[in-house]
Amino acid sequence: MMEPVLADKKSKYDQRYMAAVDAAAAVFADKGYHGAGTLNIAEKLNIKQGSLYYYFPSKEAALEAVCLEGVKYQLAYLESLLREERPFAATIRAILHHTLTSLHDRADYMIVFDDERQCIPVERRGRIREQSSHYHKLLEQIFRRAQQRGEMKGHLDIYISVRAFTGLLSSISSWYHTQQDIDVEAVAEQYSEVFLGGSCV
Amino acid sequence: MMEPVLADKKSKYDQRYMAAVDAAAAVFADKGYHGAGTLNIAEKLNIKQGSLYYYFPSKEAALEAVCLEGVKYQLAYLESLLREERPFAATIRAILHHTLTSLHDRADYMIVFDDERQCIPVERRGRIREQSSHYHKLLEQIFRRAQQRGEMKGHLDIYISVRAFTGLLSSISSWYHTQQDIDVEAVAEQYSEVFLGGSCV
DNA sequence: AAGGAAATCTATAAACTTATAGAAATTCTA
DNA sequence: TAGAATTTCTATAAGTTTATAGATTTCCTT
Repeated sequence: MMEPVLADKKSKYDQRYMAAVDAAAAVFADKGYHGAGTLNIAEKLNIKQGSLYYYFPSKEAALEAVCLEGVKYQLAYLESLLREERPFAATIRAILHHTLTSLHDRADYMIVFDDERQCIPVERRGRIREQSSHYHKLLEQIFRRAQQRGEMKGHLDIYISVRAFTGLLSSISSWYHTQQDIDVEAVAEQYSEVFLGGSCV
Repeated sequence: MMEPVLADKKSKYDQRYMAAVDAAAAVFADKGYHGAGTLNIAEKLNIKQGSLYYYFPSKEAALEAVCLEGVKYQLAYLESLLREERPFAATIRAILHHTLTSLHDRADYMIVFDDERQCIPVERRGRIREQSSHYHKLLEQIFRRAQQRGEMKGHLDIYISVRAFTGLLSSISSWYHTQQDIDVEAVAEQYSEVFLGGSCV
């Protein structure tokens, strides 16, 4: 079999595999890992339940695939942002904006990563834990640098601040899908303002 | 049968029922609604699986009971706080402090309410939705009053601000059980400072 | 201590779910 | 278009879980 040299490199299998990951993401996001059945995923793909096992060796493997795929994109963005060395406020705004955009474009992956990754048994959580602690470490770097440059209050604990910030991020996701007609720019701006400048007069 | 007049008013049944709700809370918090079985709850109570149905007509009813019990306490506190009419900053600090304390003292209920209430099918979510939208409304009242008094930036959208604040609250819960040796006072103070005064210099 | 009420137990049906094996259909390539 | 590789299907085993019915035990009152 000859690969088309200049066409996109994804094989038919890879494309279909990604469709399977997408379907799993949608179903897990909708019903939760335990609430979802392999039947639901298969139906979304228009194949029979048993056929799904051509793509995943187990339901768990499907969840892991969704989580890994989901975090990859966020991690890549954060890394690019860190390299840019923009001012702290601009960086915070950019992350908020990117998160909101992702919640729109990649809602299923975000939800599954946030809510279902702990369904993977501890002994197989290695790769995902690796990735999410990496995400956390990148945020810590950003905050630490901001403190060194005097852009962020020096006495705030880095770890707690990062947690507070990721709390803001995840709060967006929790109401995003109930409130469809969201103005991404306005919300990102308001969240930025609260986090950067506080709510008090 | 004579009720003891001055003793505590809980009947034997009520006490045991609350023990069942506690057990359900612990198991649901640990494994999630779908991941948990009625067997697990029964084991925690030291009874057989079938006996559990003496207290709950269904697994779903157990979840609903846990959620309702969980939110009741938070709602009562918020209402008392609203009546006190303390300054905005003090109110925010008090809520954060109370939430952190609850996460310690009533961790299971908090976790189940946060993470599992959506497992109740839509047609039976009425009572819980009622309670949590009440919680939200109380926060909105607090914020609106702060704006009217000039204690909070007037141009911030109330709804978005409340969301941002509850985001902070829930971020606390997400790392609380991984980080046992938490200093409640210090964390509450830092979160308050970020929310009230921002992170920028 | 007897009798009734409360609480728990035993046993099981009914349904659902994951995962597997081998057959069948489809698609690709030469 | 024939044969090979890929993809999907059928059928089912094996295990799990919820919920019920009726028996049994424990507890309380008199």
